[in-house]
Amino acid sequence: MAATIKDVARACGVHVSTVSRTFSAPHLVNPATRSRVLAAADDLGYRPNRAARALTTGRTYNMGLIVADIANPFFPPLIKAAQAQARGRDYHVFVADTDEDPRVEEELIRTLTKQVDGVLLCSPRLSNRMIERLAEDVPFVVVNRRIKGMPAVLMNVAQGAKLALEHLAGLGHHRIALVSGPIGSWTSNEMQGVAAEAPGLDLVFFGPNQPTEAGGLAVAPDVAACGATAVLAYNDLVALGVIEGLAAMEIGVPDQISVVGFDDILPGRLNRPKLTTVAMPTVAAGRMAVDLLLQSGGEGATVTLDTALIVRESTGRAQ
Amino acid sequence: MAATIKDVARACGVHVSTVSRTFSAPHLVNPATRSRVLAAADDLGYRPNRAARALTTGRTYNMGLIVADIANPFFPPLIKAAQAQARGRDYHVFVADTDEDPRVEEELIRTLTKQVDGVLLCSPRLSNRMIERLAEDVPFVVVNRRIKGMPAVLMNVAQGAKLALEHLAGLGHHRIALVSGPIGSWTSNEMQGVAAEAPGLDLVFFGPNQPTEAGGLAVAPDVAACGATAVLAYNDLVALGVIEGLAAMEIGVPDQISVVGFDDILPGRLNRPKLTTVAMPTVAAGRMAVDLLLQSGGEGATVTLDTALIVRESTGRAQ
DNA sequence: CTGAAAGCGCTAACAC
DNA sequence: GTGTTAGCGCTTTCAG
Repeated sequence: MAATIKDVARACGVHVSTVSRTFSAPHLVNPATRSRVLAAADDLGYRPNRAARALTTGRTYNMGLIVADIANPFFPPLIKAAQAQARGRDYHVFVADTDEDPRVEEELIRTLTKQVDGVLLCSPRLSNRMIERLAEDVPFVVVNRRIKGMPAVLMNVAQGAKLALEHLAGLGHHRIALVSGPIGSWTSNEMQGVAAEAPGLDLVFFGPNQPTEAGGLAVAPDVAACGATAVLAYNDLVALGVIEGLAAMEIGVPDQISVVGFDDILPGRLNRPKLTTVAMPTVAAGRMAVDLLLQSGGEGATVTLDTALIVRESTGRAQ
Repeated sequence: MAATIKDVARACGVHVSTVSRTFSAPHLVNPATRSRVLAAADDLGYRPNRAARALTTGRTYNMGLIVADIANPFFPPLIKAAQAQARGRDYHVFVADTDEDPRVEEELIRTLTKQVDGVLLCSPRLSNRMIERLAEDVPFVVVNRRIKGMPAVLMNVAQGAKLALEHLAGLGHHRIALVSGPIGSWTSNEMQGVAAEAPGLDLVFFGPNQPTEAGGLAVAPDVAACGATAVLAYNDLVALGVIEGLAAMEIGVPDQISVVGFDDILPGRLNRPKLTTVAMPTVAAGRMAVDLLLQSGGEGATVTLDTALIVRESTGRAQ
């Protein structure tokens, strides 16, 4: 059914190698024959078989994209952007979800290795050592993780946290609750770094917490009890949970307590009050990760992308 | 670097075909040699090259999954489920986003064709004729679309709409606004079918609308003006937009007007009031689509999945 | 500029 | 039970 290079060769009376050249090195073939070949190919609906081609060239024109959880609203924009960028470079992308399980992640990478030219690892759960080991067999680009000598796309969480804190301070808030996420996560670490050197603010730390709405809901009472007039949450989901928990206690946002999230996911934009948040550059990160992977020379290049504070309705002047 | 079948063969002094058999037909090889081969393979970190294998067997163990918009919250759960199911069947999945553009969709399918054993088309934008044409080269399963003789996974929107209408009627609502989506969409058509034979309800139709929050926001004034006490929206995004538009006019939900959405996406669950909605079986659909594709015999099998009404806080008794 | 031949990694008859 | 041979679809020397 699907036409092969042979069919095309036969159809226009040339050798297969000429057909091959027409597609992979057009300048090496006589314009006249070239157009005959092209015509025949078009006529038969011929497309080179990329997998077969990869066998000899070593380039698959495929890449892997591994994320912890596709359904986490943080990832879809990144996946979409990466996939679009890849398509623009004539690449296809295998998308896989690890269910946050390191073993699944490892196995996935192993089975993908031969089939791709590289893998994008987003917020990987694997140990650095394991990643370095796997990297011997296939190039990686890691997102939101720093591994010596490995290309990485980082989001400037520290800068975002600083922006958020300044915004809050500017509104007259002094005592601010810092609602962190899971232990050891990139974002949590960065946030704490900033907190440590906060400009004369009174920061109250809460954590670790689940990085979900439930996590936020659960700490809301403690947050309310600690006397803070504002909270900076690990991510938007947590922020939304905090707001809901506060509402259950009849504490208004932003009238009584201001809340800032991280990520800028869709639910935050639809919420009422609309969430003030530090927008993560997920779209840029997806694009950049693809570019980093493709510019093979990029030995360990690290790109840090800026975040941006988006002020909406969940923050207001301190009472 | 990555070990090939030859390396393994050499390492344990057997012919490559024996190594090959050890992996693809273990029962045909002597247990003793088999374990020697396995040991050597394990030692070298050998994994069969799936692309090379596909060249002779014709099975790639890859599939394509094409959606209109990865970032639309309707799709991620489906993508996640499909990908997980595929992994369980030892398949990898190429995920691609068409940006709602039929031409991109067509080109994507064409370049994917040779590389996959089949393609899952979710809410495709292509014409039936084009899909049928492309299906000559690669098996398809379509989701939320009916094409004669083609395996399909359908979501029972009509049943869901009926459930929602009954729920509303039970709460004393008679005049109900039907806020539809784009013309010709599967869901819109199904909803209208049900509306046509509504059990003595006074249905007011609004449409077409953009299937987004903005779409809902835009019709909110008309909905308010028509005197309806309840609205059934095309999807959750539209429903959320309607609620927001109503709020801007100081019309409370559910106190003054009840709102029901479709899909059960995350933002609806986080909203206040939490959205009453018809849950679409996206997870089941993703799984089922994969199964349908793999049980090759499945000539045109069509599976219809039930929806479920989830009553939350955006509906209440009619005033 | 084009054809011939070898080979990528693997499987699949077919012998022995 | 295992080796031999041919070949999947394509690229890439190497001749001519």
